[in-house]
Amino acid sequence: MTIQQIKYFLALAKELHFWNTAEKMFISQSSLSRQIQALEDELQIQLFERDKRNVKLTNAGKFLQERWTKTIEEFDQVIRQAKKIDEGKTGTIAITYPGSITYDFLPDFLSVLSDNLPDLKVELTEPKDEDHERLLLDYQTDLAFSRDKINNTNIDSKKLYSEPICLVVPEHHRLSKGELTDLGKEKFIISGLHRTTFFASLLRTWFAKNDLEPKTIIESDFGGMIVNLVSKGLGISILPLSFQAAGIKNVVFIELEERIDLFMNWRKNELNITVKKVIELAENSLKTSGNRRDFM
Amino acid sequence: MTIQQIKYFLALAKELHFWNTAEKMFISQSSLSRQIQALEDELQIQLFERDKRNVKLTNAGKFLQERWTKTIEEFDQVIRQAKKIDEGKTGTIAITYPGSITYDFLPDFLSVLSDNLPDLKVELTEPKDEDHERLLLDYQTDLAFSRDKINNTNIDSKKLYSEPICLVVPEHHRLSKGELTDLGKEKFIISGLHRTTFFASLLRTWFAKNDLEPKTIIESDFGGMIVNLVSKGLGISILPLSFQAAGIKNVVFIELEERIDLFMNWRKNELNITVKKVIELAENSLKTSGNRRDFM
DNA sequence: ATAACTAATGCGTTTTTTGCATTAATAGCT
DNA sequence: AGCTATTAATGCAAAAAACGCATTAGTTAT
Repeated sequence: MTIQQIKYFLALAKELHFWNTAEKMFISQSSLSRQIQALEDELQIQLFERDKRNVKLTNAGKFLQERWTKTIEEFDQVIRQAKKIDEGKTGTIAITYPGSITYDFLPDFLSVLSDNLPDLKVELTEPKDEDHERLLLDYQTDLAFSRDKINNTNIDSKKLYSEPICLVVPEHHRLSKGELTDLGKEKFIISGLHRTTFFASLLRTWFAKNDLEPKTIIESDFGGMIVNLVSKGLGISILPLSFQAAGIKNVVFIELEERIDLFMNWRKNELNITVKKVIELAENSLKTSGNRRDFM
Repeated sequence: MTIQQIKYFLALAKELHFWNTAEKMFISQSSLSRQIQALEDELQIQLFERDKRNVKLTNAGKFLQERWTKTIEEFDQVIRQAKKIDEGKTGTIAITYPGSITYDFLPDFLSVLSDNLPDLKVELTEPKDEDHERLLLDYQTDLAFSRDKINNTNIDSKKLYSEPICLVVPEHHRLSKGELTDLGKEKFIISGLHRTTFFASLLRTWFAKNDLEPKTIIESDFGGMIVNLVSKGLGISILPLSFQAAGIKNVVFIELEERIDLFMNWRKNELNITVKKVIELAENSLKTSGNRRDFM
């Protein structure tokens, strides 16, 4: 019995159609037929009721579908976890981060890592829809920078700093002097408000508080791109102050009242030696009073 | 990756010696070497540190040993469970029972089953060391007759009857008239007192209560054999009354004060149709007031 | 009646697995 | 130091398993 056979079984149990399933699993229908038959023969359990045209799960099949779906998920996770432990030998760490720290905090942080752990290999990922909690617990990342705090008994969080949210406008724009009037007329270039990121929810809150229905002409998930488009005069945006560090000309960052935090999160029961080293280093280096300026 | 590879890994992780492990797994050492290597290659994780003479687990290996040991146990159990569900179609039930009901209750019970479910296939097992709770929860049996009640939230129990414990002596023995004196001099033929069965613990209690250190000359786990040896005059014994139904001549059963119960136990969340039928039938047929004589 | 769909199977080819034999190192004994 | 036994890895040939195209046999829809 192979794990692959079990995965074929689960795919067929869902699809209940040999040709479609085979296609999705990148094998031929006849191979799938034989693998399922081999599984049934080995187990001595009939998993599917088949006729010339239809496939149905038996009770035993349904039971195994339910149980094995979970088993395979856990199995894959355990392997990822073991890989993390193994990778600890060779000095590898996976880091996820929100795009907004790309130009300011993150380069500084990676610099500190490089100085102290010269052989460290870093895998950087900017998840599109942030679910740092799941990524950490699923062993898909080791260190997650996030804009909001993760509340989970198995995850440690530390607040690194807080920065203002800014209105970003072209240099000679009527709003560049700081008088925030008639925002309703403006064209916005912002991240999608339907997104599940913390920043998107903060945006929604801000627009609601200011009684604005934003006229979004361009939606982008890349803050650097947004700042660039604003500098070209295509519209205005709202972004964390740290995007100022991108060094794009012809834009003005006007601080708003609202602030946004940055947290560092990691698993409590970390077994990967390298990850533990990085976290320890990060905790010792980031002796911050809560403001970004204190970052060493 | 195959389940067998994982089992090889777990065996080697325990043994830490390729030749010994290969022997135990009934394959050649070179095959084992290759399977482990294949597993490491597929996972991209180093599981063992090997030199020319020694094998040691890596940290990742230790982690996987711990997690997979449990995973494989559960895996095997789930398959057994699924098999039970599948067997429900063909009418199969596994029953475990203590040897003492062999001659009396069990034949009657099987007779009722046969009358009402003529196509039923029954797998009977008399476990040497009774752990009915584990056997039930591990899906290794469906219906467990036991001398004591199982207390488990996932197991239903029903008391069937109660019968006296008897002193079993040869027909013309000095004790056959019923005067129980000088038992300390007698040679006993009994089940091993070290055993984990309920009956063994009852025996130990009885001997302690009567301040006897039994001189056991023959130890047997088969009640019928014990009764036979007693009838031949080799010694005396203590057994439940139901052994009288074995119909062995030249023995006398002298009732003692102590009684012993019989319980029927089954899983609450039973999915096997046949097992559910049998249990329902048993519950309806065994309308007993607690004494054996009321068994229909 | 015809065409399309569907799961199972024949068959030849390719890939993988297996165990004997061997290699290269190491440990223990004399 | 030399020799023997032990041990994990690998060469190699044979056996077994897997693969996909082609086909079969039934079913459904037009």
